[in-house]
Amino acid sequence: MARTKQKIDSNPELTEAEWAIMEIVWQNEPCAAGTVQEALKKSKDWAYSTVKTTMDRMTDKGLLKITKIRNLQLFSSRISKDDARKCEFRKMLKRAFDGALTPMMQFLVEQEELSKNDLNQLRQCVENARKK
Amino acid sequence: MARTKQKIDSNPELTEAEWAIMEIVWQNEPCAAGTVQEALKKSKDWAYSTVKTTMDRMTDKGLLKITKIRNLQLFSSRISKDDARKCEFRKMLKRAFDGALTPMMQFLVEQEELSKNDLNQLRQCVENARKK
DNA sequence: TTGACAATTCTATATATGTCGAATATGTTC
DNA sequence: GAACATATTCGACATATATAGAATTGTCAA
Repeated sequence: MARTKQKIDSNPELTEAEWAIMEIVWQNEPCAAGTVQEALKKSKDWAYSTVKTTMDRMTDKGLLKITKIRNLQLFSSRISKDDARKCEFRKMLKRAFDGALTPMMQFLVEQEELSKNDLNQLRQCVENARKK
Repeated sequence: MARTKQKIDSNPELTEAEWAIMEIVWQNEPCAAGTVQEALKKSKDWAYSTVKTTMDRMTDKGLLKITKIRNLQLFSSRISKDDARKCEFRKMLKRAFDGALTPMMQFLVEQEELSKNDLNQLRQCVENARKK
């Protein structure tokens, strides 16, 4: 299949596997598929071809791009981690909280078991933001 | 396919379609597939059989349960909205923020996803929680 | 009791994803 | 240049999801 260039997607939904791969790419780009496979050895027991196929598909989707050096393909990201994070966060917010932040916060405080430490950090975070 | 009873899953990952259906069920349970389909008319243009097939699968997965009255099946939820929310939130946190709350908050604040109003509400939330 | 109607069951297609082996091509080293 | 190590390409299969038409069955009212 041709690795046709896609337009950049600023709203990139990533699957579980794609997240795992992107993390490595963000840390090491540009990097080869073999590098990614090795880096994932402990957490994911994927064959080289599994990783490569997935990365090729990600290239098709516009998540990665390829630069060739001789017969070696080096992959780099076409989306930023911040964009991926934003997208993931928004998806969660939309699905589970009708897109509204406040209910999510309420829920967090009420339902999630926040440690004292979490709460302190949260408070600090908020205070900092308010001072801007 | 038999609608075999599944054990209750307290960590229920929902797809987009499943979220849409669950929302209606939570609001109307116990309710028939037709009711769900009609309630979703505006937002999703799904045929009755689409909704029904999906709900049957959800029953297989243990997300819904069926009570039969004569030849009418009434669906109810087997998972709470809070559990679904928690799961969705945790999934996002795990994927995008390595499971840690503080970086997520940091991100939120930095990306200016928060309005002044959001910040105020959040501060109140945190204060309340700290007083407990 | 016989239609009409509604609900259920069954079957089927398309697409995305996870998974990987085998065949092939390329580069490296003696 | 022959042998070896990598890397790439290609094709394949399984499963999950989205989607919905067709066939069947059950219920009720005339």
